[in-house]
Amino acid sequence: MIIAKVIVDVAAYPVDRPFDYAVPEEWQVLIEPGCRVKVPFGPRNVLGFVVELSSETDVPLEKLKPVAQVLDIEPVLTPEMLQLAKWMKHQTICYEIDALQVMLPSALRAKYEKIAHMVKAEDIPEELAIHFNKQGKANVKIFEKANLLKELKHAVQLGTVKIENSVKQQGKIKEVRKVQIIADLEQLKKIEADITRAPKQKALVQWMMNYPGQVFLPDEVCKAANVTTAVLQAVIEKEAAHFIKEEVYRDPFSKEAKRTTALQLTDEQDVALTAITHAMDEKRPETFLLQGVTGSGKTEVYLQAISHTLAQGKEAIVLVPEISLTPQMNERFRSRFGELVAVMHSGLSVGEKYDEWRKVQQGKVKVVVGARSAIFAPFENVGLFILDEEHESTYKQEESPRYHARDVAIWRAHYHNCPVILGSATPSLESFARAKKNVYTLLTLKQRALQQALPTVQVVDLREELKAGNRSMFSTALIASIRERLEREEQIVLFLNRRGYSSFVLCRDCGTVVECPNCDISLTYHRSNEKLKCHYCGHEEYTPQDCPQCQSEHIRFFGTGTQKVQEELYKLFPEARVLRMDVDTTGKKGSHEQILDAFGRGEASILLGTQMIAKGLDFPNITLVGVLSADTSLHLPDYRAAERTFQLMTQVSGRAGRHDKPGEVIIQTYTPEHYAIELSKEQLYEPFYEQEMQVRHQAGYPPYYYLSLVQVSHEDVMMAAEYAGRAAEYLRSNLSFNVSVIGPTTSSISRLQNRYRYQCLIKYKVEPDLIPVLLQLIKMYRSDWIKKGIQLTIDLDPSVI
DNA sequence: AGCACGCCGACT
DNA sequence: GTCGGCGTGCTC
Repeated sequence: MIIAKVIVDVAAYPVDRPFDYAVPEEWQVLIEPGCRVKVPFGPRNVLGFVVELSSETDVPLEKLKPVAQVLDIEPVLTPEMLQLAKWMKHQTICYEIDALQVMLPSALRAKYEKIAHMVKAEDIPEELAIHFNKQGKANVKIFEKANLLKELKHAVQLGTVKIENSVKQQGKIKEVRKVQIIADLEQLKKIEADITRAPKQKALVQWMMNYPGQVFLPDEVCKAANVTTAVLQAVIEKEAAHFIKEEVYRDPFSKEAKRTTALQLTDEQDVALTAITHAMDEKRPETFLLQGVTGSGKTEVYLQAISHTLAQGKEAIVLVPEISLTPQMNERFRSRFGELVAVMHSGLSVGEKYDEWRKVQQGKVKVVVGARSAIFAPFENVGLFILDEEHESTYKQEESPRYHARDVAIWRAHYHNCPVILGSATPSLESFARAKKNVYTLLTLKQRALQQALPTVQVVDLREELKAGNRSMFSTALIASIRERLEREEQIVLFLNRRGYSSFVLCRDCGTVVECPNCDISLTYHRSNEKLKCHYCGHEEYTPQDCPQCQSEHIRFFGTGTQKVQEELYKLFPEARVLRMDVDTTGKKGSHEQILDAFGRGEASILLGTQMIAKGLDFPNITLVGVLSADTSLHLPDYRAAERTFQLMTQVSGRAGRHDKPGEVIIQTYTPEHYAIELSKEQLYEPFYEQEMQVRHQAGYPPYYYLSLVQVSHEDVMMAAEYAGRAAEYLRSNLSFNVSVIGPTTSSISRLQNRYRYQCLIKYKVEPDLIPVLLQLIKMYRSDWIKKGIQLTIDLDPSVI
């Protein structure tokens, strides 16, 4: 007997293990590990993944149920993916089913429906009967809407209606109808000879005789043979040809990319490329950290490394942070590798994502360029993994499974014995520290590829501006520079560095930001009770009326919107055309591209935006970049605030003067002396690294310590607080004494979807018992707390606290 | 997570 | 007397 071990599509603790099913004879040829199956589970049918086939089972035969259906002709998950899912389950403490689901396009997820079937149509009351279709079926939802659920239940009890739990796949394979001419030429001749009174049909068959066995679109046939569809229809009825259905892919690319060839590498690029290709040739799963200043040509190194991989007959996976934001990057890959590239990002429709995924699965493409989840592209012979802008926090998924794409890349690289490239102008401290310890191999690009000078960066002290009586958000220097560019018809990018909901309190005279006395982290202003809170230790105080440092009254909380900036711009430069790019203007699909394209065509002289314009922009005419307030990201309640600011400033500066025209950058700030701003002026990464490492060391943060975050939520504040307290207590008494457990404190979003949220932060260097203790905590939660409405999540190595 | 089974209050 | 409230327990 063949037994299938199945992980069912139910995310719950007691069922997070394989269940055994008998495989009926009819499915035995089809079933394979990695296939999706429909199985009876309790009183319903659910989707599941076959993780193993076996001939044995411990389940008593009377309990064993049969697999209802195998849903895939080919497995949708490779053995590698099944193994990876188990690793992810332990690594991130998630349900195995979540790990499996995240690897597949959502089109392959199950759609559960309840379908009512008529059994005795004549005995069904009129009000119910009208909702059934010709086949005697109806979705139960319809009855729900019509408030007929009671009546339906009654009919079920009487046996006049039956309810079936149906499991369907969401995505459809797109098909087109084509005409296939029969292969038998003799038969064609015979048909041709038999036609006597229909000259058009005769002509068509004569045309067909030139192409026996070939496939055409109906339109092509009609045009080529100069006949109407009616004639074609008639000929098909005479069986000279037949209709077939053919799978097609929805094409997310609107235009063909112009082909380019490899560029001449600089010496530095060549050294980097050689190191990478050596690792490939020797099949070493080595991780490279490619650190290169903005404009140093990291992408060209990627492209040539990929060419090397392709030459070896292997595939490459390239991750970029949210690709839809960088159509230019997308274009670079397609122009080099053409049809061999698939893209995977959130801007595609469910169907498009599914099609791109199938191109990978069927081996139609060799390169995938995509956002985080593209790391699961089901290639079977990968030769290279690339994470561009490796420091980006979007590589960490914020819901279950809370995986980091970098970790998955490294795991897969070991599976395939191939290298990983982590690329960035400003690597995360974690990665750079690993490179220093030789865990990763450091490759550096210090020079810009086209030998352009780095843009000149001017830091404007907004405190001075205020003293001089300038209360607007534009300094005199910035206004002058903008005017200059407008006159020269060059382009300007203005960057409003605003993020999240939290705002901090800042003195506009001395630049002091109110910080927590215990944590060296800025306090967050809470409008509801006019208090300042620390999200790390729970410290709380009233918002001061004047600056604690200089007693100035010019102290207030910060936060400016792009819309306001745009209005100000119009007042100052009525003639300038301004394009705004933020969440409000990029809601619709493809609007990013539209805005960027318009800017690229020179339809506006100023591009104003938030984070999203920081990367990928590469237009020759941009000669001025202005940062309106560097402070906004500097004083976020996050231990990475300085790192993020340095990264952002460096990246933004990199937008100016990438081509032959020299670039200028103006950074406005109330704290020009801060090292993150100081050092970003000349992209001095290593000095920044050294200084920030000291700060982290003193404060006990990564990369010196590891972090784990336990979050507890409940609809009731008291409950959330109490159980967060219990969790903290449990952790403190079970983890070793040199592990610090901070909290419980309120989360930075203290109420989310009507649930109050508390959290405990665990800081540790080595703690072999961490996972077992956390699992024990989860067990307590799952067996007891969950019934009281508590929700508990654990994030190992959180990216946002 | 769902869904059924099962045991106690307000109704035709 | 029944309908239906949601507590408990299981799912190969």
